[in-house]
Amino acid sequence: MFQPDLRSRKSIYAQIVDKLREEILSGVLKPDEKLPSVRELSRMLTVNPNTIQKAYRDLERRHYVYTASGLGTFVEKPEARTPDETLRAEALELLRRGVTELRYLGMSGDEIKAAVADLIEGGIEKS
Amino acid sequence: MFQPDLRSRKSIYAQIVDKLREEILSGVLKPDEKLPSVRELSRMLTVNPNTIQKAYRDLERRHYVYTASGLGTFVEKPEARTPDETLRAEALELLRRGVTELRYLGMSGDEIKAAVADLIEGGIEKS
Amino acid sequence: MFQPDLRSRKSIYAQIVDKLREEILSGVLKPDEKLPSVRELSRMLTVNPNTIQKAYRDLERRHYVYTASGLGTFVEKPEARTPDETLRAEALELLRRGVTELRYLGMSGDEIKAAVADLIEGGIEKS
Amino acid sequence: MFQPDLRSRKSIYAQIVDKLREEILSGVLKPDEKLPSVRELSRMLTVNPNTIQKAYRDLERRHYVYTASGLGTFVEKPEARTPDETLRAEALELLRRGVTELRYLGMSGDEIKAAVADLIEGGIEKS
DNA sequence: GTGGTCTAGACCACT
DNA sequence: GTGGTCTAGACCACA
Repeated sequence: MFQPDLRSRKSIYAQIVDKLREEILSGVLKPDEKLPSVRELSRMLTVNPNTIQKAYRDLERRHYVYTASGLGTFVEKPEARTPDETLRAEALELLRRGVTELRYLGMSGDEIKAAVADLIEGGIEKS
Repeated sequence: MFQPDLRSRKSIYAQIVDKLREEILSGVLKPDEKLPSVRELSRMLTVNPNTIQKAYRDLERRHYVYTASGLGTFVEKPEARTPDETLRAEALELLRRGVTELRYLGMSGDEIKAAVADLIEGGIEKS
Repeated sequence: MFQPDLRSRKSIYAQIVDKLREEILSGVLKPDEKLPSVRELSRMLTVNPNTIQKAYRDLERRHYVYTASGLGTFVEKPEARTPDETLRAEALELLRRGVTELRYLGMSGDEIKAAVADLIEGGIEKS
Repeated sequence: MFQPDLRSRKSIYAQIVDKLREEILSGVLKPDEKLPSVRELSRMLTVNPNTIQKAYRDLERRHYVYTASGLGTFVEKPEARTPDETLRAEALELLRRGVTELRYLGMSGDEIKAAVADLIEGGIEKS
């Protein structure tokens, strides 16, 4: 069961967005599947409804989900999703910062490559 | 001439931290070289001294610079970096987030490895 | 009611850090308990909010509290403390300085050991 | 050869005071022995003469040394030294803070005692 | 001159 | 409401 981390510097709504995005992209949530209602998810995560609302709106804006008034929020079809070049650039930036930091901390190029290989082979744990 | 972007979502002090970090890692700023004083850089960037100080303190925490009160702020010698598990964990976390993000955006493990290899080879030869 | 001493050589934020540290260690403040908000404590102590925030940030760095932006600042759970070599080294350094100082002031090894034993037994039973 | 640590949060003059105080108390410097002149020590430590001056003045104020105008600065006789109850209290405070920090970091009372014993038996290295 | 601390405000994003 | 960031001052100890 997913629980947003209050200690994280990432805002709660962003954590929820990322979590749902992952589940959609990885196929855990299928197209046209219904997401929990705002209130429901609010209770499940013990998070303010406004925060859930904001997360859903963000996902809608990026075409990961669509909202049918009075019915709920549903997973969008993959075709509708915007390519999100921004996200890719941001992810590469994370990678770049991580690599330079580790080099600065004295880790060799090979060690870093090994660490990355571990991350890739180990699959994706923890969101 | 570097100028922080006030419109950026990245905070000014973070921009300054990143800029100086790059210059230290790339060798533009050499060990024991004096950084501009807080007030001086404040004038150069037309940014409040407190903001500069915040940036310097952050760099100090990560052992990029050291501070001699009354004398100035200086680039730390690479040898002086003690292995710092906290910082290593932070850097690995960046890597982890970048890798999982890229995977979810559809990049293959091999493509990610290649990207990392690029960063390592193309990047800073000797930190 | 705690009031920072403006005349003290110890800075205000350091006094606040020490005061809150004592209360957390002694159990007056319990894990996950909410600390006063920055503004609230600022009013209570008639101290500038920035000064309070500086204190809170210092406590956060040492894992005494955690911060949930928009929610408040909370006492960290003891279990959440990851072993932090940097902090351990800092604490051992305090010990070392105290011991050498006392030796030079003429205190014998056994007297110092007794003083430490007192601190341990008399002090906080369970952190 | 003693070298003040610019990275230290302790001011340079205070480091010099402490070093000389140690050497006087431990008998490395004997009563009536001449200390290096301000200029000489300034060159030896590559430190601003004003800083040395300030250190000597501080030692004089506390009767660790005396100044003979035109002749130099000399080690005071032990009887003249003030008992310095303040210093003892400060040292005990360092001990107290170190112990509470280490307890908070999860070290047991016995481990702390062992660490202190090590410090005592190991003699005094590093100022 | 240098950094360190502090006050008195302000605006922002998030809950 | 919350914390996070920033500006525009000020005073201090230290080199």
